[in-house]
Amino acid sequence: MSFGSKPERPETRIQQRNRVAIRAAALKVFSTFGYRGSTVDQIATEAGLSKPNLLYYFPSKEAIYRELLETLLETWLDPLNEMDADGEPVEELIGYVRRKLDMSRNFPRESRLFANEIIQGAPQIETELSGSLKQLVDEKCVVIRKWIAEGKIADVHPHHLIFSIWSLTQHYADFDVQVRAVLGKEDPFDNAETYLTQLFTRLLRV
Amino acid sequence: MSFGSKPERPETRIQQRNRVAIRAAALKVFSTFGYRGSTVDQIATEAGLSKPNLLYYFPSKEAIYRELLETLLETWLDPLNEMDADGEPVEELIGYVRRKLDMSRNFPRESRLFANEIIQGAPQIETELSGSLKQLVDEKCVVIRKWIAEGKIADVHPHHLIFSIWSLTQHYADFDVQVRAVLGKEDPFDNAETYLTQLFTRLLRV
DNA sequence: GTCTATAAATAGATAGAC
DNA sequence: GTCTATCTATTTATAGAC
Repeated sequence: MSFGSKPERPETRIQQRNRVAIRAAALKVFSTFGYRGSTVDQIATEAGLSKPNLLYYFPSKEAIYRELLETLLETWLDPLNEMDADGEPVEELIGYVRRKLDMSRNFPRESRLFANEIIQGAPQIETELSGSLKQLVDEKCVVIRKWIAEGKIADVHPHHLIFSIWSLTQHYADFDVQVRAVLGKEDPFDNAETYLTQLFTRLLRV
Repeated sequence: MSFGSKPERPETRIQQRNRVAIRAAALKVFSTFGYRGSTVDQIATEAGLSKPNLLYYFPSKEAIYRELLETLLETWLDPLNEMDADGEPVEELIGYVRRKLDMSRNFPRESRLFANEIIQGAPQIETELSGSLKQLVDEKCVVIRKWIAEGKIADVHPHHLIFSIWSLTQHYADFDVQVRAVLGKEDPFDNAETYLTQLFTRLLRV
């Protein structure tokens, strides 16, 4: 069945399935070995395809990586976006901490993908860091300063407050191996939320 | 001048200089690209040597990496080792935070070397993580629990307290690019120490 | 000790059959 | 769409001259 004369055909089911499989495989491999440490062959095998077959869907290794990174960047900033200037300040900030911790729990690979990229100097997302990311953070810092001025939360450095939320929550995804090695049998996330809630409550309450 | 008949000759000045240069170059390259993303050629060039010449000093790429990692592991745990069970608890813990932050400021490459290794699953130092590292941390957690029982600091989860010190301080080294991109002109370390001191004071005081 | 040359393996990407 | 075969470049490591 042909629908119209449009030259751009819609994706077949098999194409969709393969693209999804490739993205999932690429996330797994890139998040573990970083861009340079990963090979197209690894990704193809992980996706259940041959190397040339994978390259039928994506033009190059870099293309897969870039698409993955840019697609995930939006999702990654959602939790911060959701922080509401009109909500109850301490609740809003602790809610943000919770959402970030949930991301570490449910999407550790995505976290490690970004961690690898940034530790290695962020060659692919430098622009976004000092562009859209900085802009979003700066906006939220205005809100935090307002909360401080209104006496709703303690007087802390807004940017460093946000850095501390990032580092504390992402640590459980990025350094998962270390955390689990040190904890032994205890599950990290069993007590992380309680600890972080306690920490930010004590830090922020006036 | 020959001293005795010992077959193992001491290193010449030139050998010492080259070994030092190789270690420095390897630290720079490995900390930026991770083990798999780094090449011997890069390290050799950075050290001002040819590739075969570098391999005259070290048998393989892995040998350089392993030596580097194991040598630095001790140094890396010094700040925690120095924490004194008989000192004033809040001071001791905040002192530990300060020393870790100083490491991030003065040895960011070492921090990123470990970060890369651990994010990528710690294939080379798994044993140390659940061995000597876990042991040291567990010992210090006993001390922390004692301080809590004595009412000297607030009741917090000892392991997560240590994780939070690691993540908050190392973040400034590992995610340096992101931190600077977001802060703009402001130097991260200008306010990090004040912020972290404030954070841990509020968290720990009874 | 340091170099050139090179072996051997691997990696990214393409050609062309089916 | 997927495969085999292959090209080209890169990478680890070694051989052997100087």
